[in-house]
This record gives sequence, C-alpha cells and structure tokens, in this order.
Amino acid sequence: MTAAAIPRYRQLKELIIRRISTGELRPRDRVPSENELVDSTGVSRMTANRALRELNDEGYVDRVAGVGTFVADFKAASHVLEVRNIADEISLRGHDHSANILLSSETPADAIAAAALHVNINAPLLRLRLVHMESDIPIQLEDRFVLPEFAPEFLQQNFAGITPSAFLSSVSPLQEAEHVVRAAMPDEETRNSLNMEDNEPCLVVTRTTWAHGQPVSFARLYHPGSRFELSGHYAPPGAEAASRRPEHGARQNES
Amino acid sequence: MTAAAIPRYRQLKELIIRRISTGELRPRDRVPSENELVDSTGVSRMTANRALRELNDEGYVDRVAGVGTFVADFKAASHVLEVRNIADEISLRGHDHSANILLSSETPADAIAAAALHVNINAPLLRLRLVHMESDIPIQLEDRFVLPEFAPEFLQQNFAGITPSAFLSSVSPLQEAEHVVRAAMPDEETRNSLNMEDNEPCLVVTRTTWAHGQPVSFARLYHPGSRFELSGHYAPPGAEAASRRPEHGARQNES
DNA sequence: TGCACTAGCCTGTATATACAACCTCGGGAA
DNA sequence: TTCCCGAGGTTGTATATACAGGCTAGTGCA
Repeated sequence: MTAAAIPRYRQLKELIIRRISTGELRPRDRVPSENELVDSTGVSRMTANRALRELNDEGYVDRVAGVGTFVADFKAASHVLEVRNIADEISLRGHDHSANILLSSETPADAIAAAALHVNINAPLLRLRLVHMESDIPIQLEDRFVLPEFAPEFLQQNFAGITPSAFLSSVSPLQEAEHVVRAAMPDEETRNSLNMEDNEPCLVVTRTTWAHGQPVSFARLYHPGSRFELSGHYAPPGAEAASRRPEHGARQNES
Repeated sequence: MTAAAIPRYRQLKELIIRRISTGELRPRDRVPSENELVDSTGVSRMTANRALRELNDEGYVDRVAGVGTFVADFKAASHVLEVRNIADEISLRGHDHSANILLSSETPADAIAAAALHVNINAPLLRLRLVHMESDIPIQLEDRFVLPEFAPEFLQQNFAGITPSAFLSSVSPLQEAEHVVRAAMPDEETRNSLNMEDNEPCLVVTRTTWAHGQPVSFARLYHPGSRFELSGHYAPPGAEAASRRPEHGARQNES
C-alpha cells in the first residue's frame, strides 16, 4: 500500500511534521503515543518508536519517559550561520585561492593569545600571518597562533596547498571550536594588507580551536567589509515534505 | 557487564568515536561492519545498526549500502554560528530588554525588499522599524518588512512583550531562514538611533524568512560594532566521551 | 480528610528474525 | 581474452517480543 520506496517510519515522520507545520498540532500539544500510532497506522511499535525518536533528535518534539511526546517549543530556535574554510568557500564560487605569507615564526604569546590558549604570557607559540586571495584579490588576513606541542611542524607546511585550519584538523580531527564575529575598523597594517578603502570596516572572526579538551590554536580572521559576507541557510531537518528551498547562491560583492 | 545504566548502543558509539579521535581510525578508513560488531561485542545486529546509523546521522561516518561504513572526511566540516533571538540573547546575559518603535506602517516595497520577498516593486508591505535596548542601551535597529497576507495583524502586536521574529514564528512554526552577515558603515539615521560613535562600523544581519516555501518576511538588523558580537560554539555531537568543553560565557563589550 | 500505594500508560532499550536492495569480486561461458 | 552473472557480504527496513524504569491518576486504607 501507500507510496512505493518511502520507508514507513519516514512517512510517519512526515505525517507528524505536516500536522505541526499546518498548525493542527501546536507547540506543547501532545503527539500520539507509540501505541496509538501502532493502532492508527498499523506499523509496529519499533517503527513508531523510530519515527518519534528521530523527530526528537531533530528537535521537532520533546519526549519524556513515562509521560508522552509533545510538540517542541520553537520560539527559542536559534538559526545558524556557516563558517566555512576560506579556501573551500572561494573554490565554491569558482575562483582561485592563493595565499601570501606575511610572517612565519616562533613568537612569545601576547596577552590575548595567552588567555585564549591557557598559557602564560610570553610562552612560545607558533605564529603565522597570511593573506588569502580570491583570484588575486585579498579577501582574508589570517593571524594565527598555534601551541607548539600540538603541531611542532606547523610552520614547515606548504600553505599554498593546504590552509592552516585544514592542516590542523588533519593533525587531530573532531576538534571543538568557538567563534566570535564582530565588526571593527582595521588598523593601518591590516587595511593595507587587504587593499581596503579608507573608512571601510572589517568583518572580524575570532576562532579558538580545541582538541582533546585543550585549546590548541587561536586565530583572528580579518575580512574587508565590502568584499566578504557570511551567509547561512537554515531549514528544519528531515522535512522533504513541503518547503521548496530558496536558492543559496554564494553572493559576493564584486568591487 | 561494563558500566551500569549506559545503553549498549551508546557504549558502541563512544568506542568508535574514541577510535576516531585518537587517530586509530583515520578518515576514509573502514569501520567494522554491523556483523563484525555483533561478533566482537556480542550485541545484536539491531543494536550495532543503531550505533552506526546514529554515527552516520551525526556526521562521524558515511555508510554506503552494499559496501560498508567509513570514517567521514572532516576537513570540509563547516562550523556554525548561532543567530539567536535578540530578546533571548539579552535576557541570557541577565539584562532587561525593551524596544522603541520608530515606524509602524504599511509602505510600498522598495527594490531590495521586493526582490527578497518575490513581490513587485511598490507592492504593499507591512513595515516596522524599532530599536532593541539592552538595559536602556541601544543594541539593535530592526528594519523589517512583512507580507500582509502572511500576518495581517502584524503591526497591531504589542512589541514590548514579544519580538517581531518571535511573533512571526508563532504564526507559522518551522520556518526556513537565510542569513547574511556583513560589516558596513551606518548611515546618519542609523548611527543616531543606535547612539554610535563617528567612524564606528555596524554588524549587519540580513534575514529572509520562509514559510511553506514562500518568503514571508525580510529584515535588516543593524548592531553597533563596539557593543555587539555573534558567537558560536561547535562541538562534535554525541561525544560525552572525552572533551571537556570550554566555558561558553556570553561575552559582551560594556561601553 | 489525607496519605500511601498500585494499576496502567508511557518511553527506552535489547534481541531475534526476516526480507530487500545494493555492491564487489571472482568464476565460468562465449 | 572478454563479458556476464551469481555468490556472498553489507546496509536498510520492518516486525514481534520482552523487560526496565518513569510518571500519573485513582483507589482504598487510616
């Protein structure tokens, strides 16, 4: 019966998502229990369980053992922005990525880097400053500190072929990261390195990377405000149902 | 056997995550098949299936029917930034949120709003401009357009008690959204509304919201660069294993 | 009236079994 | 030699069954 090739647990999920998105089921409403779904749709309890469990994992519903399943409260839903690898982002736009190294040396930690990496001020760190170019237009100034113990051979890499962040995640996958994004005016040196106009602001991304519970790298990424933007598309997961998605063109100002 | 109260599928997941994070299993390596896990750990195939399936959903591994399970390639992992509701963000910091309405009227669509909402220029739209205050300090200028058909009663809401975005998501949950973040200099009016210094840049978030496959609202959110930042913490999902997480303080510049 | 306890529902997990679809690889036929 | 096809391994789904543990409401006792 029913549609061919669409698994029953998925049909069940879409049925419930549809009832939520049309407003038939409202936040905090009770969702049919596993046994009620068994009776009303004829699936086995394990199949109903899988449908409801996945809806729970995806944030559509909240389940409480012994009580029931309820439509989640969406008002706190926070959307997300992607922070991609700069080289991937550039090649995604069909342009060429290259990098100019400005500085590559072992330097003592300044106050900010020391705090971020949980080391003492003046502790030795590996420092790399380079400008990422998109088809020969500077698009990002990366100023990065790395804990020497984590990747002693960091500065010896050929950063024409691999970005610093890609190299670090190849040293240890499954890193945690913390990002902060803000708008700020660049200093003289940054403005010149990025070929920026007077009075043009920077989009600054600060990233601290953790591996095995320890901070291992700290980076400040400066982007010209007129040539760079972060974008992100959020869609509720698992909903093949309705929702034609908006085309997600990687817009970029030409300048 | 083993630890009490930790489900076996979860123990299996953590076992495999540990093997990945220590480097014993490297990206593209083959992960033991379900039947191999059955033989080596004594669980049933359904339990092994659940462990591997969830690792697949969480992005740790890639599964191919008929072939096997392989450690995922993490180098393309894109991190995410959260864009929260401004009122939630403020109350999360323990401050008070209030809002000053600057404009509330039906206006014809300008070129940008018309393009974003897929309507003709000069089509009637509901427009709301308001300043969000954090303990009486202006923190966000929201300039929003809403499709009248979607929420005809939009302008009649009391936006002291509910933010425009929270109201819209109560009209229809499960919205899709597209965000763009950039740095730009404010115009005169914006700078005054937000009490900004001369030469201070704005962090500008542009958000288009979709419901049922149709764009329904378009907003530009201007934030003073010196008083606002976006932050996000990324941790690989499901890994209770190691990884002490960095404390995620909601930092904010004072001034 | 007030309280303790239990019956009954709910989710969470674990297993054995079954079948379908897919892919790879090697053996056998042309 | 080359091509086809099938055997065997792998994932994907579906079901029936079982037991544990949490929560609630209502019964019945004090």
